[in-house]
Amino acid sequence: MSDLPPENPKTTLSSPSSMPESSSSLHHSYSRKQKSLGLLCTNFLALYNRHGIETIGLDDAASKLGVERRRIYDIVNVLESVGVLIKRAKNQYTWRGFSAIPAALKELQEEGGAKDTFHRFYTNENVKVSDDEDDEEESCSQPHSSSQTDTSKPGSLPQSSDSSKIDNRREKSLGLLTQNFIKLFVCSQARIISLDEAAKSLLGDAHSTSIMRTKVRRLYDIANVLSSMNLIEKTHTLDSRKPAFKWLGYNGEPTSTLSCDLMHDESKKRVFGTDITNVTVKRSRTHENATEGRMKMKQHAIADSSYNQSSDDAHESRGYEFGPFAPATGGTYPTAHLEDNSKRAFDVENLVSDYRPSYQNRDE
DNA sequence: AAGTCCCGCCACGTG
DNA sequence: CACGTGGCGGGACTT
Repeated sequence: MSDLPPENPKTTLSSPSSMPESSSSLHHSYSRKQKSLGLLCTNFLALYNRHGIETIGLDDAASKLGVERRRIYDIVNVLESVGVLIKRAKNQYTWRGFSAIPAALKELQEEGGAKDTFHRFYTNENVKVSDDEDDEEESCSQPHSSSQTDTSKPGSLPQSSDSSKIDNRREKSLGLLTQNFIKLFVCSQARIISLDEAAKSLLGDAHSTSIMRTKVRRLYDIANVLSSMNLIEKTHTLDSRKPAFKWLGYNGEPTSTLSCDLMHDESKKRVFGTDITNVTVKRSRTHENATEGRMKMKQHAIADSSYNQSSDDAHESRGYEFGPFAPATGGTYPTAHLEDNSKRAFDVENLVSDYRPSYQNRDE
């Protein structure tokens, strides 16, 4: 029994067995990496992080990037958390750019220090940005102090009765979670935090494997996006073997890559438009992918030994992979070198505008 | 086995 | 009610 088709299908809508398996060659492995949120975010940034962009339509993004809208929401929500974007109207966002990050970060830092009432209002961002400049993390009280995210107290009872806030929806939003996650770094000496710790902090004390697991899942999503922006980098705790993330902070816009960047293949980049291979093969258990040749860099072990926060912001791009933002702002699109992918990749202009590759999982 | 995290169902909120 | 949003978590994919 249990003969369920491992692969699912989005196409399942009606005929589970309509897909012609096989196809023999072609379509090798479906690589999960190729569809990661981080990569998608990188592409998203590549597509919109250039002057001239002012408004972003979700549908536009979804189709250009070849993904479902649901995914765009994920990205946009965290991007908005750091000021890169702001929602303007339904289906529409305004691009503010990376330059808006410092202010947003600072604001988060302040809030973190005296967080008592966390009501986020984007009314105006008069962050009183005096020339105070950024002097590392001066002295912020303590890392976390209370968290209100979870309403359920350490008990079995899911909700008491009074807690039922009008909408805790916002409290559990990806955006807020992102801000709180960032506060963890910005408001404490900690520069390396594992997602478990983060989840724990952000959650109050109550744990519940279930709650934790979900929270961590979300954290992964956030971390991926933040990583593609170079705000954080993945590593592992100094002592433990556990993977964790290190705060890099805002070190200039990624666009600084100028025209001659050293990005080589990197074998990443989700194929724009045309792809969405999953529809075709979906994740069939094909093991021989081995797609990834060498995306390993010599960035192994940043050492970091005992964290010296003296030069924490020093590394502003140097040994780290610098290349998520391949698409430089040269003016032309990076369509130039990248036959890495098999298909055309990234033609912003030519992009999918003509046909709609988007996810056609649902339509037949 | 542990760590990641994609995918999309379906609950909400609003028009 | 339809549609835009986006929590949420199963379980597939990676390490």
